[in-house]
Amino acid sequence: MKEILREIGMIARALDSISNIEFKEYDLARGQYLYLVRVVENPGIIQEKLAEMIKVDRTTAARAIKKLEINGFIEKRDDEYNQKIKKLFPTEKGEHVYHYIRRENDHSDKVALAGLSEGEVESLYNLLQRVRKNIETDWDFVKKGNKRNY
Amino acid sequence: MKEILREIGMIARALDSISNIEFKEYDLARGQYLYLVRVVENPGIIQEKLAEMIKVDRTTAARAIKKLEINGFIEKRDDEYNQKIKKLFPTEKGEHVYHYIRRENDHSDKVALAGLSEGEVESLYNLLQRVRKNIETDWDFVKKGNKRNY
DNA sequence: GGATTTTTGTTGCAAATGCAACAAAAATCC
DNA sequence: GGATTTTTGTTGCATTTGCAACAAAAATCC
Repeated sequence: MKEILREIGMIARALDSISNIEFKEYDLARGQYLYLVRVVENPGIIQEKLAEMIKVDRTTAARAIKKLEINGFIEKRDDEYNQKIKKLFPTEKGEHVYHYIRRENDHSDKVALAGLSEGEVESLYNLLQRVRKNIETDWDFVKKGNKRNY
Repeated sequence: MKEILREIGMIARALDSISNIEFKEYDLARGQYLYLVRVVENPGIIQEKLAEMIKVDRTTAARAIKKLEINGFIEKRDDEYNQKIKKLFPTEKGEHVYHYIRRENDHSDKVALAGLSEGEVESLYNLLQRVRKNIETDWDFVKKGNKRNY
């Protein structure tokens, strides 16, 4: 029994913790950088999809996004055809901060992957994507109120 | 720029989310399974080390542990020589629930690693350990109030 | 061996998180 | 085309989370 999932948890918490501390400088509350980067990279995305993408509860996403809007990092726009959805776009301020987030993330990337060859990085990315796809099926299933059998 | 760290974040949040939902059945609050498994596997550990191991804030660990104690999953014992520390041990109830947690974790492991060969699993574990060691240095550094330069 | 620093633990806040429950628009069914 | 289900969004509430600030024991320094 390899403790692969435990390693993933440790890495994720450590990185998230570092980012949250470092982004206070830009007045981003805990977790908000996750949403902002995705809105910048996927302009027009709706919050429901954002929550799925990040793997976070819908209501948590809703509130994080509301706060990002209040603080002027993103804006919500009505869709022309669909009255129900609200499309999300970064403001100039959001775009600006995005670059600092990327810079930080790139640095963490370098630190995290230090000592790995290009081939190893490639291989790690490939493996992780497969793991992620595997697990997101269960996440959807469980989040919708279903019960896994094991 | 491979989005390796993003994949790790998604996987970790998805898994954590699933576990938290599934462990409500055993009256474990959000996050508590993390502490309990480590106390069972490292009896006598102190909360400071536990926080480092899990990569979580010291005060968060303190409260999670307090709650685990109140709910009878673990107990704190004074050390014979060191008056400052409190060693943590599982109760019978804690040991009991531990097996259910392991069962769930093993299942998630299987799901997550489906389609990966033994060699790939081995390789993934090896790579992740290296990444984790790389990043925990920075985590310690930043958590102690230091500022990274990049 | 006394002063200083580090380790370990705690509590007070403020905030994020997520479940339950609701509402309304859109999509699907027959 | 009307009924039913799914999608998308929101709010109330209880809980976890983490930073700041403190306290006391232990370890280190000179």
